[in-house]
Amino acid sequence: MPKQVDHRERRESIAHALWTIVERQGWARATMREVAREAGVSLGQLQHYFSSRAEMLTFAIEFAADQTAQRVTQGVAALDQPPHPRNVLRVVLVALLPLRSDARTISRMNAAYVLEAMHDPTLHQQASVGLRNGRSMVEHLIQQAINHGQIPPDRDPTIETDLILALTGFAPLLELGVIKPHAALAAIDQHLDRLFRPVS
Amino acid sequence: MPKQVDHRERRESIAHALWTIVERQGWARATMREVAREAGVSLGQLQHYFSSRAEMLTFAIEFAADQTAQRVTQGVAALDQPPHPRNVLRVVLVALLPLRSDARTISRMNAAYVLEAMHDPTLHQQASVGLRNGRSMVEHLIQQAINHGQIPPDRDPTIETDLILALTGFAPLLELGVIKPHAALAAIDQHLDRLFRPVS
DNA sequence: CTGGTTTCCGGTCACCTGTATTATGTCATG
DNA sequence: CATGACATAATACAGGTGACCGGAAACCAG
Repeated sequence: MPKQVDHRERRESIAHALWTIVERQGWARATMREVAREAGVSLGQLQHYFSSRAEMLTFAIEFAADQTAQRVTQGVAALDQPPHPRNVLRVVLVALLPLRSDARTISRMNAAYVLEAMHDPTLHQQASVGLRNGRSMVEHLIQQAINHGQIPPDRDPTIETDLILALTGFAPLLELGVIKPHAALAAIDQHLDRLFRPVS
Repeated sequence: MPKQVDHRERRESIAHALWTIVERQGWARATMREVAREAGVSLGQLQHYFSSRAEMLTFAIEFAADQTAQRVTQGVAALDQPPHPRNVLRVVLVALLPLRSDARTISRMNAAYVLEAMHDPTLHQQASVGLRNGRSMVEHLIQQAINHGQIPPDRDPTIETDLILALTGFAPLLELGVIKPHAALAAIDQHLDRLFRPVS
């Protein structure tokens, strides 16, 4: 064996550099050379770890999804146990929206990814599956809350799930400074309060 | 004067071609040559009407915004007079979401535009102003509905405005087929019903 | 007809892209 | 030591990009 190098770690390091580029300059500027420069490696070295640009992007996306999931897990773990579903949903939304710098990076990655996926059949299916999984988790959470009497039973779980997911629409508004983080949080809390406290 | 050519009309025709490219192949593929081919003109001719790519994109965006505003106006005109604010908001949301093919084209334009605006200071301000204007119109509408007793007075107009705007978050979900148009419409109607019919 | 203006076209330029190729360095093992 | 797998680097290549330019063609006022 040659010089001992942790392949996975290297790829994650490069993915971080990619995220930085995407956040600061946009998806289009995330070229091989630019990422290599940001990561402090040569172009040849980059190609050694990612044999194509598509592979690099795919890895960076999946890695970002992993990080997001991990952040959600940590956030839920910090709640009272067992956590109230209302607060779980809040953690999920906060992790998805660009409210903090780390979340903003990944939010921009996702935005660019979704846009790209609209025109690339492979990415389309990939993104579609990922979002469907996320949606079904939220729906399951809501259905359970209904069964537990935390959400009034006359609420349609499908519609309520979709309304929760729609709150990710705050992302572009936050990015462009149209609304401020506290306003987004206030709206989210208001919506969740109404969902979990029926009689207003 | 030379050959009589309606400058404005030509530019709009080219903008239409640009929309087609963006919808079918994405923002990145909207190159000068590709747009020229789609519009059925030579590259030289394209550059005669748009001296730079940025100028072409800016024009196409503004034109798209105009078209959207026009579509909203038409939709409102088709309502009972005077129109109920609930239905006005519904028209606005339907015009913004990719529910029909023409709206889908412009929705994708907007998505790409917002993404680009995050990293381009000029576009950033431009998009920010546009969105703020749209937001203030919605807020004004809601404030008026509160004053008219159509929305209960204990609702915070700021929060309710933001929640309405968040519904544009359905766009990516629709584009990727995660939810179907009828589900998005059901969720929108549900939300508006709850907003305008306080006691559920 | 005669300028003069506008419209249009083709070609060219420098640049950047992803990818492939080649060469050299590095190191554990047989 | 020699071998061979892996790591790193440098370069080359073919394709596509936006911008630019010179001139041809169309058109109309004088």
